Amino acid sequence: MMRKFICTRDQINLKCVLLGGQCFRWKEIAPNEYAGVFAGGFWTLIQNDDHIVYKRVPSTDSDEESLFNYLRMDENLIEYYEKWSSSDPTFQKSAKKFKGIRMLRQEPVENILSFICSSNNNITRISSMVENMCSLYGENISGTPYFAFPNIESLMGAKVEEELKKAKFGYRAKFIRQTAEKIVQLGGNKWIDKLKIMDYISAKKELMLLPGVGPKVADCICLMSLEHLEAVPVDTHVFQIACQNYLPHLKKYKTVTDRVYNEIGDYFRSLFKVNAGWAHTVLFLDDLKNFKGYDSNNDQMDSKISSKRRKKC
DNA sequence: GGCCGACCTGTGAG
DNA sequence: ACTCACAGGTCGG
Repeated sequence: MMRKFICTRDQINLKCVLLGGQCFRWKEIAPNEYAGVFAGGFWTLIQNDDHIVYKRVPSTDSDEESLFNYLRMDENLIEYYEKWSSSDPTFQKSAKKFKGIRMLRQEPVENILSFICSSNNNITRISSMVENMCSLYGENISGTPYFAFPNIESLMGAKVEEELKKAKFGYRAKFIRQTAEKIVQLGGNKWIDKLKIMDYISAKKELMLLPGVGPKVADCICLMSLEHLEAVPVDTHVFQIACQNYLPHLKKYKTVTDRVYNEIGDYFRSLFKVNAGWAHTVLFLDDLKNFKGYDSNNDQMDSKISSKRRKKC
């Protein structure tokens, strides 16, 4: 059953939020229409100028609550944008093009395993790997051909590693297996719940006990599924952004060392004061190749990109 | 403690 | 056609 809620594009921009590299399970199935899986259900979302239509299969009484929680609609985005804009002209510029950017409130296990796949990889391939993992080990969502994200227990054992290698996971196959086993060993969901309560630095340190989880992936997890919104993942994009706009003396570094990593994160935290990682996501989008030329005000790529797209079809 | 090369795979640029 | 670099990095030496 389709339902809707009132919401403008400035309040949330589904395209950027769902396809911008936070989560890898959403697809644009038609203009302004998105399909994906979370919380064990298959969801369809349609964005209109003044409302969003949604549907979950199978449907339950708490669908709207579940969706609001996932989209983090409980937080005042406009207020944050004003705060971040007033402390940084560079943000202000990006924010004009990328309105309605929210941090999804994701499920930790999916977040952890998806971002283990993200290392030295591109969004397209990460998405297909995650999709493969779900169809191999996830539970079928009844009434659909889609699969929920697998339980951590189903990803344990040598066989999994072998199968994932066969599914082209490369060196990440071992990390997935080892991390699944490590999470169970550390206490499973109880351990994950503790990570949400403890402070950001401690949670990050704990996460880095997992094979395949370094400082960057740990920050992604802190930011996207553990409510530590001050975590700033510093990847190649953010390093470039920092060199160009904020910390030019870092240009001489070829790679991001631990010290440089922390300097950039600390800089963003002191600049934005609150939810630095959320603010950073707006800057990140502005640097993403897939969103080059994007402007949420007209919701279209520029002519250069569109002509390229036409060629492909 | 910091730096460096290797690492699975796929794709686009040259 | 054929390298080659690079993609939301991490690990071991």
